[in-house]
Amino acid sequence: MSEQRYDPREIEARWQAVWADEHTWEVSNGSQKEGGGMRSRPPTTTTTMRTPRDKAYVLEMLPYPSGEPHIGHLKNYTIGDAIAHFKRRTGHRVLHPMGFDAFGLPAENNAIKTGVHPRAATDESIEQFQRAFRSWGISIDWSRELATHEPEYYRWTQWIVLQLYKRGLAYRKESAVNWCPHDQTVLANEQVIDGRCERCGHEVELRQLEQWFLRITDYADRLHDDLDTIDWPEYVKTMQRNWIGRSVGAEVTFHCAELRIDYPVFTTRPDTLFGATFFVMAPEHPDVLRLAAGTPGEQAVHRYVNHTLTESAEDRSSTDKPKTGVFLGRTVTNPVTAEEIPMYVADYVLMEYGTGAIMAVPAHDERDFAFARAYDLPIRQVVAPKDGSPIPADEAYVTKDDDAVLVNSGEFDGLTPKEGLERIIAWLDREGIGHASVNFRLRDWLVSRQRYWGCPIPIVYCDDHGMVPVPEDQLPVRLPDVEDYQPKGRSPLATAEDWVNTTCPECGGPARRETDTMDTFVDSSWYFLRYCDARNDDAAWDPAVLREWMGVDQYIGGVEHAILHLLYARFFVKALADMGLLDVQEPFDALFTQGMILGPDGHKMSKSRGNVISPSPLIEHFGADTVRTYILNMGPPDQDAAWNDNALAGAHRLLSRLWTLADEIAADAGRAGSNPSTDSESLQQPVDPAGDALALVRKANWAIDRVTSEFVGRFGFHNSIAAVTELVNDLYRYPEAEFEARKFAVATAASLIFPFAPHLGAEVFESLTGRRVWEEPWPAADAAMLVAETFELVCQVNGKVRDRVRAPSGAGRDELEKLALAAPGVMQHVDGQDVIKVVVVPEKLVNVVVR
RNA sequence: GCGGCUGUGGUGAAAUUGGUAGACACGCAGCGUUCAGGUCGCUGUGCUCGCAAGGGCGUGGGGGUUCGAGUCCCUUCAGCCGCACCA
Repeated sequence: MSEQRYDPREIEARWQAVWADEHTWEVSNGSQKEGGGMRSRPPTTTTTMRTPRDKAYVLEMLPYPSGEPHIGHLKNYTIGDAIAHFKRRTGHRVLHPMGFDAFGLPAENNAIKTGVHPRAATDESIEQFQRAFRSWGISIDWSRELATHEPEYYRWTQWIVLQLYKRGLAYRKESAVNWCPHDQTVLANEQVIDGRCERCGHEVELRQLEQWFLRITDYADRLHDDLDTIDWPEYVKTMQRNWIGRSVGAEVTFHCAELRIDYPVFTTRPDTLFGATFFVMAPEHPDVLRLAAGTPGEQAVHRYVNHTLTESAEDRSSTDKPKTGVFLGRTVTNPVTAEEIPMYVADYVLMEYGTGAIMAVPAHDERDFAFARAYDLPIRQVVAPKDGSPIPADEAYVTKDDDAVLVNSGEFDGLTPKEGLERIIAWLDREGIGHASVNFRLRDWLVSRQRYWGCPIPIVYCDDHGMVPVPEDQLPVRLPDVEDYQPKGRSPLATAEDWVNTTCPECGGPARRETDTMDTFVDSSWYFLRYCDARNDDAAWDPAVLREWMGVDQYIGGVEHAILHLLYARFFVKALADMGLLDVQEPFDALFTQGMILGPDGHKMSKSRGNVISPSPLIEHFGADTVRTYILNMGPPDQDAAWNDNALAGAHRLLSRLWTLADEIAADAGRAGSNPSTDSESLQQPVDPAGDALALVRKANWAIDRVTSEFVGRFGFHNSIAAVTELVNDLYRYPEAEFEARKFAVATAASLIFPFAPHLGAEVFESLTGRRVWEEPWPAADAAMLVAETFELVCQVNGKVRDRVRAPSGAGRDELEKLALAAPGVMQHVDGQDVIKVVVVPEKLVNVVVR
């Protein structure tokens, strides 16, 4: 037994230095742009260089640099790194870059508290992240590093926004927007959770403000439909579909004869039009007060509207709240029945969806039913079960099924709801009072923020020329320094007078700069494009280079971005594709969402709970390989899992045992006079092994098969590690096996563990073969070694296992049946009963059915 | 309420197409090594009856299909996540 011990500190430092010095993980932009200032590896043989290889773009969501990285980052990058290594060793040119999402509120809030410039705090944090990533051994192409707060980056963020502006996809508009009184800024719809700011938790207010929007709604249909083309977790797609909220139906015009005004409404149930017995408008509808003017109920309408507008979004949107509303004193005409139906204002109708007004069909809509009950309005049934059974009296009958038919609907009686819907839409079309229509819940993306630490919006305002985009050759509009970051309801940039006052690009006259900055989600909506051509100073990217790398083959990140970032990035890609700037329709072909690491107590880690596990002391003590291996061994990586120090020690034990095996083999080789570290032959499987050696070689091939299947499958790396563990356990079980077989098995274990524990994998593989494991092709299982000459035949009687016997592989059905019937356990349980049937599954089992 | 997902030992979990339930790890118990151990190695470990050999029961509950069900179907319960007056 050797006196040496596994010393991750020394091993990891050595390999990290090799990878940094040799720029091992850097990849060039291939044929399109040779060189181009890119550091590239010294040319090897030209023949291999010319061989075209498939590309693989493996990407983890870029981190927001705040303080030190946490354990969740380590998990994210460990998963991505394993995939990147596997792709490299299976013949791909792998793009695996890293950058930083550097603008954002936390750095700015910190600046308000401490006076430290957000740039200083951010840059310091970025350095900590860079150090951490190197100490974790993540195989990153650092030559493409970017940070969104650098002018070299945000210059192009501004350029993209100007392209959107040119095409009418970026616009400025006054509207009721979400305002967070704590963060003193507006928020996108996506950033409001249950009426509260997703950052600070304060209740948001609605304010009428002029703001910048991106026209994401133009892409609602494509964002919805193209989800079918990408390999994402189903639940993420569902969340996006729900958020986009596509509803198919019709727009129907209701006419108010008294005031001669048309009111279109959106409905998903035009088939129930004959049952529309009243009409409801949202309190914010601009015509509400005008309609009520001069009616007896005018004062009541005023009171109701004022009351609703002061109510918080949270209170108003509670579903179990009783329905309230007020009669507007007017009527509209139901276009199919020609009846005059009363108009109401009620807060259950939302101004921001559809047209802000609805036709109410109380018999077949729960909300309308509740309202009709409360205000004693007529309820007319227009859909009935086909079999003539009555509908429930105390709830709305909501069905579109084929076992129902329209009633009380004139010429449409007897049709199913589906047929009725089509026929009524056709009729509305002919009459010119309606048409088929699709509605979306998705709103345009509000991107302006009244905050300092963000990308300036490249627009100036001129008295004569109005809104003028900054010419592209004057980009970037640099973020100026300011004295006071404190938000005061307008952007802190407004205080930078020298910066704000500028000249109009059109006329040279005095003009003022836009002082709002952009939502940081704009920055991160295109960073994956910039990685492809990160050092390009002439353009955001060369489309030819994008053609080479996009789309991202595997994206890895947290679920928290299921809607925001992932939807915005998809929108950007589609808009840029429409401009001819890139060729793909989707940014991320496959998505993997990792689960959270919970504290040892099973709760989400938080300072207040005191259950935070910090990576750096663990790395210090156990080494990066151990922590990485443990994190992947915790369970399926898409699942949440609680931290467990004992299990971490278990991962360390595995690596330590593997290292010890390699150390022993090196010692054995020394005794035998062959020095393995100068043997630079590729790893060879021993020829015709027997006995223990054969068992080891078989196990090694089984492990290859098992580990590989997880990479092409569901990324269940805990199973991969379990397979390597079994191989290592067997090496301890057969200590007397022939030297070549042991060496092969240990080197295979090292090769297979490399994507998870790269330093140890490289160390052990090199000590046994003299070769660099990352330059070796991924091992292929020898099919001949995956089957043994005999197998354990499971013998069942009536489905219960009664015996197991050895049977030769490839044995025929008759032979297996004979073996099973002769097995003592089977004979005992058959015991004279009639054998009705014998089921034989070759290579597996025999089931004897008796009565 | 609607939509999605998940229920397997003391714990995290595994189980190609329906074919040996519990691989691997943690924990626990025992043995050995060690001056010592938060070390290393080995053995055992679903529950239950039994000294043992050997039975019986077991994948949230109930039912079904099948020679055979953790896996498929129906039903029910529990938990997690998302959406939540979206017409």
